[in-house]
This record gives sequence, structure tokens and C-alpha cells, in this order.
Amino acid sequence: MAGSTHVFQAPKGTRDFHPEDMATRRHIESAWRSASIRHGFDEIDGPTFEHLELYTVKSGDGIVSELFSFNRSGGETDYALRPEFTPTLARMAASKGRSLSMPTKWFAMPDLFRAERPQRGRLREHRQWNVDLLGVTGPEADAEVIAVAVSALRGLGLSAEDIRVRISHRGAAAGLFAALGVSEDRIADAFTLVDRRDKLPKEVFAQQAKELGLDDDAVVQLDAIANSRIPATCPPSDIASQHSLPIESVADLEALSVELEQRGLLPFCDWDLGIVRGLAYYTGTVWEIHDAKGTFRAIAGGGRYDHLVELFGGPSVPACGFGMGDVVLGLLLQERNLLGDTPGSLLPRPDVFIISNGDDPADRMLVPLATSLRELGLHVRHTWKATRNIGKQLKEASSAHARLAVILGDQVSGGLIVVKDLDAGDQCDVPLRDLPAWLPRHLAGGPTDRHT
RNA sequence: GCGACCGUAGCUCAGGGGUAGAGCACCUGGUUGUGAUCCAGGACGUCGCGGGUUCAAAUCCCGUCGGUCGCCCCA
Repeated sequence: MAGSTHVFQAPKGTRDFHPEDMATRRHIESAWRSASIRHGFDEIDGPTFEHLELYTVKSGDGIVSELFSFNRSGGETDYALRPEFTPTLARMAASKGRSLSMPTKWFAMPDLFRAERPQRGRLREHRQWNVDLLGVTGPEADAEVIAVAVSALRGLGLSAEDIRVRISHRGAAAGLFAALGVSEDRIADAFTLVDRRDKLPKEVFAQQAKELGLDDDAVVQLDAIANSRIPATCPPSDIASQHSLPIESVADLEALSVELEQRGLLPFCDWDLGIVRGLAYYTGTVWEIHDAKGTFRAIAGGGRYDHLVELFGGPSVPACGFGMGDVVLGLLLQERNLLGDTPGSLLPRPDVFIISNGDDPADRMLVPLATSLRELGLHVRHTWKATRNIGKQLKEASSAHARLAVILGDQVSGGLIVVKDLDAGDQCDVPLRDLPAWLPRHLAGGPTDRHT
């Protein structure tokens, strides 16, 4: 192996986070955390890997091919890297038993792993924000978790022009299917059909719809319902009347509408009964957030899953929540130009960049000055190059996005240094002994991040 | 897991059997100096990796790893 220059590539579907990427990731995570906390949710986490059975118990053995599973060399217990957080959450809630406070409002930002073929917006390892509200049955809980999601996205600079929350409701959709003539025991099949409508040729869709017991007219209606998307600022009863169906079938959406309105969310939302999501989980409201132009995969998905905790051996607890991945969101933020003007603009900005003109007194002062300013809590840098060319050092200071340059020049022996504001471009002389008080005061006036 | 296309300098790419190019970026020093311009110099890469064909492979063939798109799936 001596002299080997073999280049390792990162494993398929994983990412390296260089400083600029890490800054982006922290930017997104802090928006997530901040929105969660503002809405009164507490942060939790669990193990990165769980017993394999935790995932097969709900989804069946078929799920295993989508997992990274393993066991210890010589061990018999099967484990899996967590592909989602919800089972862990349910397990944690179940383990609290009856002492679980109601409501319980939890959020987490786990790393998740799926052994799928990677594609744009979909990797084998990604970070996902999970928000869950347990113990509240009413639509106020659904509206509240939607509010948290929208709040974080707004915090990242996205508006109702950029993102849309598409909302459906299992009960409402089932009511409409029933009104069209789908029998009780075929409702689940109707959901599956609606979910797959975009991948099916029109004739096949019609054929399968007929098999559900629909007549020609109802098939057209079903297609129309699945594809109708109207702004949530319109009352849900419009959907029913549009298709000449009973108003009662959309009662659940009406109740949700009231709660969304109170939270100022209606401008962000659309009623979209084509949203189905995983059948195994959801019991009521289901929703997804997409970019408004529909170029990317879903940014987030969530809804109500009242049997969740029970499914994992806990008490019967109503629950709703959502997951939001960092990959699609990152792509959208980049496309919308919301990650700063330059690659490094989300990195922490140095408060001070110290420059020496190369004279002995100045050079001797540089490191001690940096040390004392750092003890004050300031972010301090200086060049590590040999050059003492002031222009080049200033260039380095500005490419590091430093806010101030402290220049140790000819007047250093007289106790005077130059402070240059790199944003404003102006500079002034400051007595060296005043610097510890002067700098924090001056910095307090300005922004701390370049993008703000 | 299946199918298609792709992989050349840090980045964007050109080349297409005869031992590698451009622009930008980068690095060092100078201009006695203030983020620019300028000057001088530097490194630019086993052409993803491995094997095969050939006198000769970045180029053709096979495999593999990675990327993109579609299927599957999306808990």
C-alpha cells in the first residue's frame, strides 16, 4: 500500500459537509429548532439504530430491503439504522405509559438512512425534522403542527408564493368516494387508485375506477376530485357543491379551515383531495408541502395518525405531526436564492481581522491582542501568510467576511491603532487601551451575519 | 433491485488510439502599502477505479464505484 494514491469516494447517496455546506445545514436546522421552540415543542432524540423488529412490526418484512440492517459479528440480534423517526417516537411515548403528559409536544432532527436508489432530492442519509403533537383529538392540533412547519419555512425566507401546503382529509375524501358510489369495503382501494392516478394511463384509471363500482359519470367525477386543487381561502363546501355532493362529506375540512384561519395559514394552503400518503399510518388530516411551481419532490409530509402509539404497545393516544427533510428544502432555498449571495455568506463572520504592517512593534503585538480580544468573546482572525502587504491582508479580511479590520501600523508605538469598518469602508484611529471597550460597543450596532 | 445517460485541473468545460488543454479560482513574492488594478513566479490531473484489446488507451471493450433521470418505494 505504500505510495498508494487511491481516491476514496463517499458511499452512494451520502454527503460530505465542507464548511460552506455545514453553514447551510446549521442555517436550516436553526430555523427548524427556533420554530419548534416558539410553538412550545421540546426537543428529543433516540438511538441512531433500533431493533429491526421495530420497523417490520408496522410495515412488514418487505421493508427490510429498504433498510440498512446488520447484526454484531457473531451476534444474533438484528438491528437497523433508523429509516424514519416515528417508530422511535412512538416507542418513547409508549414507554412513558400513563405518565405521558397531555398534550405532549415533541420535536427531533434525526439523521435517517434508507437503502434506496439515490436521486435528486432523495439520498440514503438525510436529516429530517419531525414534529409531533400527542393527546389532542381536534383540528386545532393539525393546524398547530402545520403552523410550526410554515413558520420555519417563513423563517428561511419562503413565502406563500414559494410554497403551498396541500391538505386533504381521509374522512372527507372517503365521504366523497362513498357519495360517488364506492362501497364501504372498497374505500381503501379508492385511495390507492387516486394516489396512483398520475402513473396510470387514462383508460387504465377508468377501468380500475369502474371495478370499484363507479359508473361512467362517477369515474369522471373521481378523476376531477383527485385533480382539483383550490386555494384554502375558498370554503371546503365549494368542493362538495362543485361535484354536487353532500356538504356533510367535507365537515372535517370545514373544522380545520377555522383553525387554519385563526393562525393566518389559509393563504399558504390549498385543498387537494389528491393527497393520499401512506395508508398504514394516517387516519384523518393528511398534507404535504410542495414548492409552488411543483419542480421538486415534497418538502414535507404529515397528518393525523391516531393509532400510532397503540401500534407500538402504548396507550391509545391521538396524534398528529409531520416530517421535513433537509435535501429538497436545501434545493428549493438554493433555487430561490435564499442561502446568501456567496457560498461562504452563511459562515460565522469574524468580528475582527487583525493586520500588522510588518514592523517589529506591530508584529509583537498581534498575537497577544488577538488573545485578549478572544477572551472578550470576539471572533478574531489574522493572516497566516508571510506577507505583510496591507492590501492583501485586507483582501483576506474581506473574503473572510470580517466586520472590522484592526490595523497595527506606524502609530502603534504611540498607542494608536486604526480600526476600519469593512462594510462601511470608513476608518478611524482608536487608542489601544480603549479598544476592549470600543470594539464590543461598535460591533453591537451592526449585523452579525452577512446575509441579514 | 431493474433500465437509460454521464464521470478529463478546485469549478465550468474542450479534446476523442500516439504518453493533456482553455477560462475562472488558487498559491508565493513585489509594487512602502487600505479591500481594486498591475508586475513576476508557481502548482495545476495516474482523464473515477480495475481489468482486457493494441506496438500504443483519457479515447475502444468489460467490470466496478460515484452522479443524473425513469421504474419500484416514499413508512
